[in-house]
Amino acid sequence: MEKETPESRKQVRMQDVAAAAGVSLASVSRVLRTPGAASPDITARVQEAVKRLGYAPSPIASSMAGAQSPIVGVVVPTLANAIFSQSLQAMSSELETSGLQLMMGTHDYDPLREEQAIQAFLRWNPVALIVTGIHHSRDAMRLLLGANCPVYEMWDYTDRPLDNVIGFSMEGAGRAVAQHLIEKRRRNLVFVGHQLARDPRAQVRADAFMAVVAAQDEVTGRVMEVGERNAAAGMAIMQQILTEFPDVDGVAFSGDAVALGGLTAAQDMGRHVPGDISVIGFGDLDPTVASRPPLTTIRPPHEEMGRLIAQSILRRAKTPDSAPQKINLGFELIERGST
Amino acid sequence: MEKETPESRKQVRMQDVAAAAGVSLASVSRVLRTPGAASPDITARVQEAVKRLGYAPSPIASSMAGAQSPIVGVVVPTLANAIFSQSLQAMSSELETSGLQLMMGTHDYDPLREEQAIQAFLRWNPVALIVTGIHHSRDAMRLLLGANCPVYEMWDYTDRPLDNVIGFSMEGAGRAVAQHLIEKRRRNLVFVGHQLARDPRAQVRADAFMAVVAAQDEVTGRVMEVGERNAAAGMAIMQQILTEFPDVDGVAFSGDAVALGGLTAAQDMGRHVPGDISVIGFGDLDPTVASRPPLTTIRPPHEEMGRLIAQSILRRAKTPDSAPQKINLGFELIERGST
DNA sequence: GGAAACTGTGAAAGCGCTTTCACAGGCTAT
DNA sequence: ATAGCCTGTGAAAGCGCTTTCACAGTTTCC
Repeated sequence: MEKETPESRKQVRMQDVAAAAGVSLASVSRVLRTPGAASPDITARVQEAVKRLGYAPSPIASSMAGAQSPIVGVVVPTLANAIFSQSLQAMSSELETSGLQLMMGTHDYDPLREEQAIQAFLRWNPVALIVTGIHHSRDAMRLLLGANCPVYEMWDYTDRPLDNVIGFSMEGAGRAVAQHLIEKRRRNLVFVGHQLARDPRAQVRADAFMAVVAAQDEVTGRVMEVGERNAAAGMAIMQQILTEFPDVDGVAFSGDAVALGGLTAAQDMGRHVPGDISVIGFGDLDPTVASRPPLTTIRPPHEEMGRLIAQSILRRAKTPDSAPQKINLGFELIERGST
Repeated sequence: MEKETPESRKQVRMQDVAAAAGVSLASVSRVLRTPGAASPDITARVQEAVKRLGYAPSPIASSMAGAQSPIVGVVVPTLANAIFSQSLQAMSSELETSGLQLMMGTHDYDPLREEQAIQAFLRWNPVALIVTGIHHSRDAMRLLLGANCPVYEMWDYTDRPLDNVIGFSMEGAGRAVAQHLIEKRRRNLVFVGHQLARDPRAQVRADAFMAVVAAQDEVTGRVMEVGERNAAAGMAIMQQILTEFPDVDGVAFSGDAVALGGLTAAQDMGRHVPGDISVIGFGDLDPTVASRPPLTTIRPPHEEMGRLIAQSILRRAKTPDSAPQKINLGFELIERGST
């Protein structure tokens, strides 16, 4: 009723709440961020004033005065690849009601850009920083180790993480793919990667794949690369494979998008899948169930990673002293028909 | 060489730079943010000190003291749908070097959550706020109109935007799809949407589709819904359609993921595509080229929207007085073979 | 030659919070 | 009954910047 400044200030400040409730600034702050620290009387008066004035604290001012900002930084290689956006989506919905904001950066597999993104995020004093994978430039490592917030490495798993790690074994995935093809009596294998030199995760899978192949008598394997991560590139590389190496009978792709193209191209060229040739993907993108035959693929725990990281962050926000987590979520090889 | 505090302070402050350069705080600030405002001598000294100390200003403190934060808020319905992540990816790479950070929020087509996301973003005083579509709750509208930063409505186009709008006509897209099927001599059409009640953009396309159908003699049309936006749902609905309405000869989907499922299911049920039935999608997701037949679809200007918005934001950051933009990017109907 | 008009610079006042610190007032323990 | 303790509260000092304002030191103009 008794408003002092009709329209002069657009933004309600904590000061206004304090005045309205007849208490000090400090008390308002206490009521808002340390439940139980103020007496019931003051708590009630402040809460009433907050509601009446529609007050919401400025996250910027909190960040300035406090030690951290209500921000979670996330660095992913790209959003063009659906596997990362699925993790992000899960994280985003999980963080929804927490008051934390997702700050997002992409680097397109460029270590320098990754480092810059990390550096930029750290300046914001985020509550947590999430990076993709366990391979980073030396400087990026240094930044991450010096960060004064929990760091999460996502997607890969390792026993010796920087801090927290939630993911699965890329080596295991590469091996599983090779073993699966060998079990299916495939003898001439190809691993198709996309920019392996830039994507360390795919490189690890390729290496593991080739290691399994090398350990098998009478099985040959080679690694090939595509320039783009899309179906058209998959079609092109499959044509090349079947032309140059007609007796290839098993192809593993480092991504489902490319694999779907490869699957189609093989059939276009008259090969029967899986009779003549097996095709296996990675990622379990949605359309894999709609191809004919449906695509056998590796299913990473997309959403689960995002969800668990978000939950872990929220937990650590309350209990800052808890130990770092190492979670190996594993993966699933989903046999659908293309092998 | 002559460092005063060996390890006492971890973060270099502007104060430190000022001291090192032998100038005042104000001068450092001027050199950094108003090129040309300081004398060449001071500018050189400050720049040298900045480089030597490895100083980078705290975005939080800048935000606190200045009028705006180096943040761009983006609200999209979901990242699970690749069409949005593609726009985001384009935005992200475009903003890469600008020093602006992307803050991202999702609402899963829930107007209340959209409103909350907008409200949360506005508290950060962002440089710009990007929302998806032109349909918002009353309160969300009020928030957007009261925002003291440029607001961008993305994806849809309208002549009377809140502020800026960059997108294409959903009505046009819905009409184009219907007209295309009619040109292909299809007579019994179905429009398949996903949660039309929650997704106003899809609803507009559905309505436009039905309007065209209604204006045509001897053409029937109906709208059906799927619960999930994935290939499995597409397969299920196509089975239902062909069972309940065996003479349907044209199906338009409100998303490619669902359409790819529908395409496959139709063929699984013995229908020839496009001989017996035409299938058309929306979104031009990557795997559309790999289906057999490849999927005819509507291609929205994904990346272009993201890129143009980012560029517009950067431009307006320099020229704050420039007029709001209204850009209708149009769409493309890509005929591939499934119609 | 003196007044008026610029220029570039530094001191200082915030921005809206959090947190420390000192201090009343009501306790418990002797 | 008095000394010593808690407990809850408010005053005040920042957090690291931006920006205003006043002030020298120059230049320009009559």
